[in-house]
Amino acid sequence: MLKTEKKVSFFDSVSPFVKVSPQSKSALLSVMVKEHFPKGHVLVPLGNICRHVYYIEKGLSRTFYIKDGKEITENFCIENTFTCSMPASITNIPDNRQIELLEASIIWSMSYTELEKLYDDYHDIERLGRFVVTNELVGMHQRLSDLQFRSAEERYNNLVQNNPTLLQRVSLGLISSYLGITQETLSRIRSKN
Amino acid sequence: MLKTEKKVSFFDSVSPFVKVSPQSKSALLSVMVKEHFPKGHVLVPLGNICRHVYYIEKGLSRTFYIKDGKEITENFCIENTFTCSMPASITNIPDNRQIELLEASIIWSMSYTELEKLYDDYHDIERLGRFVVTNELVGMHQRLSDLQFRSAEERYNNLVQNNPTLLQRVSLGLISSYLGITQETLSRIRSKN
DNA sequence: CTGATTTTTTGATAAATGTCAAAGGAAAAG
DNA sequence: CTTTTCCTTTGACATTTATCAAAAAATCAG
Repeated sequence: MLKTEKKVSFFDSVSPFVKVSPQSKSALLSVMVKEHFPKGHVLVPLGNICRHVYYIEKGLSRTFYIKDGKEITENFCIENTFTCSMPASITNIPDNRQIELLEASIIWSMSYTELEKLYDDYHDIERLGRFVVTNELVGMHQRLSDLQFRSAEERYNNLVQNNPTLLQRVSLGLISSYLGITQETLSRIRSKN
Repeated sequence: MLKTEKKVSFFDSVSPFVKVSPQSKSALLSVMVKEHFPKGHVLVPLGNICRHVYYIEKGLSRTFYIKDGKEITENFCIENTFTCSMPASITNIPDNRQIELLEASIIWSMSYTELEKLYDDYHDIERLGRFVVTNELVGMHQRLSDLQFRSAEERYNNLVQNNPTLLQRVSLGLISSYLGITQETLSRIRSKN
């Protein structure tokens, strides 16, 4: 694959916050593998330990697990974000999280092991890693406080406000699970407005 | 203050995971200020932008905010962990999180600005930062999945299982808020057992 | 276009949790 | 020791949300 094909929008989106040197950039790109996947493709199937980090250039993924026979959607990841099973990647302990693509997607994968080598060798890549994880953490704080003491209706209205696009791309069954409510409850909330 | 007084248990607890050079260690210690505070002391009062990171050598803190006139306890932090308002620290945008001490505590504070300077100068300190944030994120994942689809009773039993000490140190009103339920509901859950 | 499949809505009812008020208990202060 | 304050429990009732079943609507495959 030609170097010139390896343009990743990611560097543009973080460049205001993290300076990544040309050498680091090309080191990163050398461990990133770009692939096209169809809708429904499972990046991390059940039973696998997630040992890669995925950058979504185009498309949409969801992370989910099964509880009491039902699929619980933990998270959606869209263009220009990373996804992986964080607990599995860093602890190397299998969890039951699966990651599947909800749309035809362009995904850059990198092995977590190789990424860790880059962390050793390039300070600015480590910074990038810290930056990504820190941002993720701030997002989780928001999410947590939503679930802790907001009603289902407030959570739904928040989503409509902050992430209207997602509603157009994802079926309501998955959205309801993400919000921590049943599909029926979501339907009733929507019909109130 | 003598260097020899600046022993921090933290380095011991992370040393299996992150190697920190003697130089980095002393650079870190040079920006850390150790203080004793009484029970009830407010590290981050309402209206302040949290611009410090606090390491708890001894004691216990809680992070809380006010919603609809009620205090919501977002988090507890115990010995050998860090606390700060992550959203405020990294975005520099005021949030309404306060941090108070629930016990007489020994706290090491460091200014976030100075920490960022150390991140620039010492790769291994940046690694340490990434490590701390990543662990925090994994904990948040657990917490989130608890709130997303577990009943109040399951959440309480989880806490008893995973963090029995906390129950002995913190009043039930704060615990219930942390679990996302009312004090009355918690009381009833407890009386069932 | 048409039948099959999936998604969404609606209804009836049950379970979980919240709210308000008050009573008991425990801990702190004098 | 006694009083005051704070913490916890209990009761009655309201509200939110889940569950189960079925109908309606939308999407997909041929």
